[in-house]
Amino acid sequence: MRHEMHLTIETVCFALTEGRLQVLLVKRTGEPFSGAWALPGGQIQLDEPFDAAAQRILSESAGVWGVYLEQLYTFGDPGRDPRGRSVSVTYYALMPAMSVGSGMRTARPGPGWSAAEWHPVDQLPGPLAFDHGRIVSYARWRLSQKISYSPLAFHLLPENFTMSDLRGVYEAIVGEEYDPSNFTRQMLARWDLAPVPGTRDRRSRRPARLYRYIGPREIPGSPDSLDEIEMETEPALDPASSESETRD
Amino acid sequence: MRHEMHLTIETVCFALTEGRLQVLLVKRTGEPFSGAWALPGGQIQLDEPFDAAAQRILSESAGVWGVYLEQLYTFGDPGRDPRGRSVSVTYYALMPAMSVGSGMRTARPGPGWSAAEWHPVDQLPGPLAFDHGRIVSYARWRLSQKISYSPLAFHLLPENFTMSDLRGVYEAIVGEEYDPSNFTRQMLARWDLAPVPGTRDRRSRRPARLYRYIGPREIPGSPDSLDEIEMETEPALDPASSESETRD
DNA sequence: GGTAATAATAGTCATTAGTACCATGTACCG
DNA sequence: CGGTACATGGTACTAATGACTATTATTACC
Repeated sequence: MRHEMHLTIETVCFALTEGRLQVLLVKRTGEPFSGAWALPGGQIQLDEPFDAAAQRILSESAGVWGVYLEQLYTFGDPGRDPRGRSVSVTYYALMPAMSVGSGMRTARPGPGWSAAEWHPVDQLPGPLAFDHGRIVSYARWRLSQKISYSPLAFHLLPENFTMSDLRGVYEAIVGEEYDPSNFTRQMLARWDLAPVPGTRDRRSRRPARLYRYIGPREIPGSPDSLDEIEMETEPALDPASSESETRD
Repeated sequence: MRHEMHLTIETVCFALTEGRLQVLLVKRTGEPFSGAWALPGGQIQLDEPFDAAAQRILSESAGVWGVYLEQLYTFGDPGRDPRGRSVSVTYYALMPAMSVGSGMRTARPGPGWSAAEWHPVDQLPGPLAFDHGRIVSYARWRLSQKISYSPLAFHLLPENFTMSDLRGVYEAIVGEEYDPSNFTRQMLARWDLAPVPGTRDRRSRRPARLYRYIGPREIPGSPDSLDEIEMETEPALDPASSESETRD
């Protein structure tokens, strides 16, 4: 079986531009789905952890690196790749808004792809290759769920940000509008936010205060950051008696 | 590379007995970790969906079937198996309390295992094989998180149950005690619960009312139950192409 | 400069949700 | 038959939320 099964990594990379959630896509050059947009993806190397592979693939195929990564789901339905059984461990990635258009993290296609571009997630350029549309849908849904109990939003913002910035992230992801005053109150209550002295001139009217998130960067308990939670185990007594004994 | 990578499925199967959360373990007979307890697991067949594989493996290795399944995480760190690169797509399973000890779903070891038993999750019989201890920890943590926003608890109960039963599930999983009165009020507000006429004689004092959960069995949006969420796409213009072979 | 426009921030208040706790009902057990 | 245990009902207090108004600091424009 293992000879015929392909294992790949695909990453849904998100960033916020102009108040809209964007996803990073690359254009395929080979069959099948030649010419279609797809998620940056590729094969895992033999001695490479998943996260490292995802980072590498993202940088090789789209010129983007240094993102925050979290495993999303593993898709393995027979038939999702017309060539044969294919298993994709998928990740989603978040990167700060400013990094997108500004120089070093501009998307550009790597070898094997003819283009790499950011696209608004609610306005994709046609159906994606394979089941990648479904993967994007699910990533987006997960994002919208998880942002309420995990400090994901701060990975989409630069180190210092205003409450408007933060509100923009929530509004883009959740798709609802929030009252600025109530929103600020809730954020200050929920997260560890430290005020930063200066103000960033957003050429708006009244200058907005700057904040910095100083809490944990991810929710404790995730397997990426699992510190082998304390677990009481009995000393392994009796490795001998090995009969089928049903407990309870 | 694909020749050297193993892909397996492991399942953390939970059930509640005597108010404690139990996990289903099997005892290994082969190296490595011969004689150690491990999660029921095995290889995926070439044309088999993950869920089907998990159900099959659970029934083959531990004699248990018909459980509720949800994908947990995919573990693929190099070094997690001393024999070489191994990737495990893990699931967690939930089954009603009554099924455990009662006949048809008694745990019993399949070929290749010397034992199959339920063990209290906070009192495991020594360190588990491979990184399975870590997997159990994570499954348990996920369960404790997800029970608050997903109707997981009802998969651990028979069709009809009392509020005490339900409260027992929450207390075993979350590890806190709840005020019976407040708990009932919250459950009735959060979930779709229909009262069932009779009462089950739990030989307690005052007979408790029976309820049945009539809402959706899993949270909508999960990829297992994804109905290809609506997504506006522009028509795919420019299907120009070239060569090269990139997989996904 | 004066003033309108705009968005940030502050504050108010009614409603809702959450928590602690007491009261009563209905069994079982001496 | 009274005591105990647990299910259920209810009440009062507190915290969180949401809708709304007010104030403030800046820019744009005249």
